[in-house]
Amino acid sequence: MARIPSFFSNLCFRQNPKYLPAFTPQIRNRNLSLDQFNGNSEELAQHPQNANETFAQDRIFRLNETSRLSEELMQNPQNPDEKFTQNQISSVSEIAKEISKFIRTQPRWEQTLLRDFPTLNFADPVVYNAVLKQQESNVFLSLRFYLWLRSLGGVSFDPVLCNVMFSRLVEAKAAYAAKSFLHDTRFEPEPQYLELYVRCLCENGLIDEALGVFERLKMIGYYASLDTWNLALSHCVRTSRVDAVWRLYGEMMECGIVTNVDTIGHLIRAFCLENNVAKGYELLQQVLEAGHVPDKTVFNKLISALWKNGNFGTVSAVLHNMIAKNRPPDIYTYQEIIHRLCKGRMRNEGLRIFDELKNRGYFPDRVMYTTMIRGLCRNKDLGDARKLWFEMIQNGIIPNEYTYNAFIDGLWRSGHFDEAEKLHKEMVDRGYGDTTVSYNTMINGLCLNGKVEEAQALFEEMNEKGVVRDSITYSSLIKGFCLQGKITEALHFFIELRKQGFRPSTATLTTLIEKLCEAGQVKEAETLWLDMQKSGLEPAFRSLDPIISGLSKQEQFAEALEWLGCMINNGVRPKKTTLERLIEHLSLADRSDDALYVLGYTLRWALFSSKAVAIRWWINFAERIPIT
DNA sequence: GTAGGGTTAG
Repeated sequence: MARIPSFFSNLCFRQNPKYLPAFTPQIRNRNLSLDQFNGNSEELAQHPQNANETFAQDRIFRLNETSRLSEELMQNPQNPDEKFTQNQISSVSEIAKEISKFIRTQPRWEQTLLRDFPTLNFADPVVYNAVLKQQESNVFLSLRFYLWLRSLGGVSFDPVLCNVMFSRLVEAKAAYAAKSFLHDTRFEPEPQYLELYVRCLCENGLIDEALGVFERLKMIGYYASLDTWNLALSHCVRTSRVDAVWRLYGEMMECGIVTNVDTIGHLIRAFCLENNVAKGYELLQQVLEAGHVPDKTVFNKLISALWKNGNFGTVSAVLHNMIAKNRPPDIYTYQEIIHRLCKGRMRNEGLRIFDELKNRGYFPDRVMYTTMIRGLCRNKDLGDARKLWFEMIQNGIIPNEYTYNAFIDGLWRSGHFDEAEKLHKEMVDRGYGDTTVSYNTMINGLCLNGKVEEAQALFEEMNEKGVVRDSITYSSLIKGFCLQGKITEALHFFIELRKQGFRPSTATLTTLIEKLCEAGQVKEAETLWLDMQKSGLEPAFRSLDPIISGLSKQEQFAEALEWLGCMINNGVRPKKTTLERLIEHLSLADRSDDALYVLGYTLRWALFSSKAVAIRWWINFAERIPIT
């Protein structure tokens, strides 16, 4: 049996392998003669059990006609079209329509097509071209038909047809299918289709493949249009592939492509992505001086990057540039500014700008309201958050998943259980309840408020509803159980988190270690710390504080001092209380040498930071040290 | 003519 290309079988037969086409011996003899055809038709006439006899007869007549046309065509391959009258061509297209309808409506057409059209020569280019033409609206069906023909074996496809098939795939933006098609057929597409292929690959995020095709185009000496280069650059930027941006730009230069302001815009964005904001800003100045103004997105990204770097002065300069160059800041610009202000504890400033915008006649959209509500919630300013919530609804903006979660999170953080639960119910009713984030928000909120059992119930519900749990789901529960002092349960969920292949956050580890030490399970805490380090998770040296304190309490001084050394050697200062406790226990246990050693370190550090503090501690500790 | 922007832990 002819091999069916794997991706094709995946495409069509994944659900039911029995759909694989079965080939009858008849198929191998593809060029059926008219005699055979007539024989079949007679047979059909003699056995009228066919449910739709008239239809069958009619079809047989038309098949007969097409087959004859095909044969004529085979005999005159030089210029087939001229041999056909308009009438004959319309017959071919009619039979193609017939077949098209058949393969559209019969899911298992591969199995029955040859049986139902026994005398048709599918290998005839006129026939298959006509059928493929009928499939224009359904590129996958067309591909399926094409591959079915190939699977019959012996059918040779001309590059023209391959190009047609390939161009349809790339026009339908079916990047993966086009890629497999190219791999399977190994034909050399025409450069203009390769250019379309590049675009299609980029749009599907297959940047590396696109780079490969650019390479191929370069080898055959074909230059893609500036538009295509820019499109590729834009997708590289969107997918944060800065390396690809520079590679592409290098090739553009090599090919002598004349760039435009869009190209420069992408480069500025690339500079922002690699946190080389100064360079990005410099490039903006250059392009502005040359009299070109990039897209607003470029300005917005630059503002965002500058803000991240704390270059507020330059942010202001860019805003002024925007106004001067007739690209006034838009809703995205202001949203970015408010977002940054709210993130960076300048929430009052954020609210001021938000109000100012409204006063100047801007209508904040849902994203802006969400951002502001979230900022206010994080500021524990629930009154203003609630005010905005109702204002937004009054303005006709219906809260979505983001808005609900932001506000519900705020309600939980301020301990407004009832309102949080009520709003959550409303959100569920609106169909926003079944997402990981909405579950996480609720689980985290319940945990923060000591309702860890209810949180666990939601955790189970996620499984029932098929909502994916992520590391945040587990982290929230672990923290919840730790807050309740339920270390066994916390450890259970920690093990689950690891089993699922998630990396616990430093904070989760710190909490767990702290709680283990508090419960007197210092050994377990040590093991956990070491295990995490072994698996490359870099637990915080800060979380050694509770371990040292715990060991001091248990009078395991050698280990406590060893951990202390580890902390100091890694440049992390132990907490005051850790040192105090260690010195205290050391002196109580008559280990004055060690106590003095730790004290010496404490003082050296204390002197370094503040003389007054050092003296106070010296007096404090000196009193407790027994002089022998 | 269009897209771009915002959620949960720490």
